[in-house]
Amino acid sequence: MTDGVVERSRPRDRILETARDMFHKHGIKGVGVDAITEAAGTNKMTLYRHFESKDELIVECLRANAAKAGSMWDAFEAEFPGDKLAQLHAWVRKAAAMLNADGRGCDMANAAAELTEPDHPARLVIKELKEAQRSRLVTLCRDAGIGQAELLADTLSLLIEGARVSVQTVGTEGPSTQFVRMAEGLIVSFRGTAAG
Amino acid sequence: MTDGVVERSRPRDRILETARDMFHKHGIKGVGVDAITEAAGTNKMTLYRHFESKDELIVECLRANAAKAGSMWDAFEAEFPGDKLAQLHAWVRKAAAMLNADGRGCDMANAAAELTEPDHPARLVIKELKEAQRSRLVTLCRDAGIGQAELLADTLSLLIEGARVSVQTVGTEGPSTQFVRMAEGLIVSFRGTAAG
DNA sequence: TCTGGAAGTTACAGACCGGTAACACCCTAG
DNA sequence: CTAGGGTGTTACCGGTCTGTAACTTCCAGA
Repeated sequence: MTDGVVERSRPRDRILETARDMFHKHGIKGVGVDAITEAAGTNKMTLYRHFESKDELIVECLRANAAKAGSMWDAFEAEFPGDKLAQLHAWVRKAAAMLNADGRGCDMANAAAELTEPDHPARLVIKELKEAQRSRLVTLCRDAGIGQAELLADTLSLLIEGARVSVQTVGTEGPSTQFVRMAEGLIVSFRGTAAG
Repeated sequence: MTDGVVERSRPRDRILETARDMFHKHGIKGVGVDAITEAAGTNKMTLYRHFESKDELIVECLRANAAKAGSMWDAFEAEFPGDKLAQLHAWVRKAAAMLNADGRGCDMANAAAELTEPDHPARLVIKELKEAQRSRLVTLCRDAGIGQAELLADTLSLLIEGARVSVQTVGTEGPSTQFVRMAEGLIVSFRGTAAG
């Protein structure tokens, strides 16, 4: 069983962790609640005592993913305290490293591809979380003293987003291999144009 | 019924066209074969007389999409015969225009997000079609006299790919609004660096 | 007009889906 | 020791899914 994660912890935590893992690997519609609870070493009733529906579980998984991704920023600040430019380069390296982690792209982007109903609860939190990520990157660029911070942040956003979907379609040997080169080149180029 | 396309043509064509439209709008796993045949004004038996399985129908839809996208290149050549640089700029404009067409991203990327089984027949054709698109863009860049044609083509690929998924997650008002500016800037920048 | 193949119709098989009811169990806090 | 809440178990509901069987209808070409 490759979808283990059956350590002894509270059932809710096991369900959440297992669901995150299985949604990531197999997609949301590719995993049933029965499969999740079985892999989590519990049962369907317990799931529905902690989550009112599969949709709510999906939303909680996305939030948990975002929280984990958010802690990345704290790690950058801890590693390069105050040096925003170094943190930006750390972000580039980290993003590139994640590209080769597995063949699956961004969980939020994948969820948005699968959950097409315009009023699906997950769509709202996806938008909200993606916008938070964007504003975080904008702030980092601005604090790094880059003039057109929004434009650089948006460009980097599109690049990494594109790299992740590219990995999912053609694999790790495609255009995504050039991501670091592109990103570093952009940062240099943007630092060249008048700051502040 | 928003998913019409029930003009009088041969059932196979109607099924293919309807399936393309519905897969695009609602995702692959979000549409059953019954719904497709009903919207196509036919029935399930007829579908299975023309396609041996839903998976084969999916593959045919992806191929049809790619063929349609491929005809785009011919249109560029027709509009700007021999002027490869103008064709490249036409590609940028066309790609940007498609961003605002609807909130759904690239069908192939979405399919790759949904069909997670590593040996799913669709995964192979997605990779093959994406690689064909990439080599086409590389050729266009090279023929336009750009030095680092591969790098520019890959960068543009990641940007448009990222823009399409961005539209799907945060909508048309997000980072994707800057796509044309980014792409045009890149082309200018790459033309600056030594050509052939 | 006859005929053969394509298409339509109905019903069904077998599996899976999300979600619920009823009840037995265990373990900890009082 | 006891009470009660969290958990596990089993069975079930109604619905949907892909795919098939058997049969009828229609229509174009000889």
